[in-house]
Amino acid sequence: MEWKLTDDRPIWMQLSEQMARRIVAGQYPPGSKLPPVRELAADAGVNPNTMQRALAQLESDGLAVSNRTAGRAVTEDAAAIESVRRTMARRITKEFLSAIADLGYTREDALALLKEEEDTHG
Amino acid sequence: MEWKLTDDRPIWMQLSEQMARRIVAGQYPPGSKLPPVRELAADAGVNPNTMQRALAQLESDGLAVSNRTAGRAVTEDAAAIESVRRTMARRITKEFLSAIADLGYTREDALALLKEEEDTHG
DNA sequence: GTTATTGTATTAGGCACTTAGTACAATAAT
DNA sequence: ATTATTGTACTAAGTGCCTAATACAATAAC
Repeated sequence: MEWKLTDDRPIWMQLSEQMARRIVAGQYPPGSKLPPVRELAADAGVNPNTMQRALAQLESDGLAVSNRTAGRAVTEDAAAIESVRRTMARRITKEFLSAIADLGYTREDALALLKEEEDTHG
Repeated sequence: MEWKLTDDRPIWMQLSEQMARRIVAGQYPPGSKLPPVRELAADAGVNPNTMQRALAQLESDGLAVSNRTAGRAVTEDAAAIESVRRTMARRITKEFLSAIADLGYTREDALALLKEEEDTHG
């Protein structure tokens, strides 16, 4: 998954969320070392300060730990990662159902929309 | 639907989206008159300038028209409204599927999440 | 032991968003 | 005809985000 950044939300928040997705999706396994701040920043095309803030948030969420000069690593607590993954999935699902309902669609409509989208894009 | 505002995105953008949802959901029927800017602003608890910007966006989207001193009204083009509704629904659905996939879930998982959420919250 | 790397902190500046306050022209309401 | 309403425009100030540039301490790498 490449970096997807929009200008309608703070970049550091988007970076933090996308790093979180990479971690819970297994791209960065539990205990594995994360790339240096400067490298991640260059890869995402943002200022190191911005990536620094994103990673700080990642630590607040319990997904990463900082070892100062030894770099940053994903937490070794696999259960915590899985917990975050489920929480994120539930939140996304809830928001989807809420958004669809706000448009005046029923749950049958929601399922139909899902099927249509899956049929369209493989 | 009450106003749901967060501080991680421009308020005028959220206001515009929520007004759009109300229109496509039928809360403000085609051709009906919209409340004055100042009233909407007071109801949402924001500055009139901010609501003004949101409504200007709504006009750019073709969902509302301004009649100067006669106030603002929803477009009478019901087909245009329905088109926006479908477009919004498709975008929301696509983003849901993409977000779920980013977390490493399959489509069967997605359906299971939906069922679980529906069972939980009515 | 020396050097390079890493996380972190600091300062400064530009920019967009939001609020507050004010004002104006056109027209609906009386 | 007078008044109130409505959309719109403008300026000023405060705030947060982002970038840029720099610096430092600790430690890994050599």
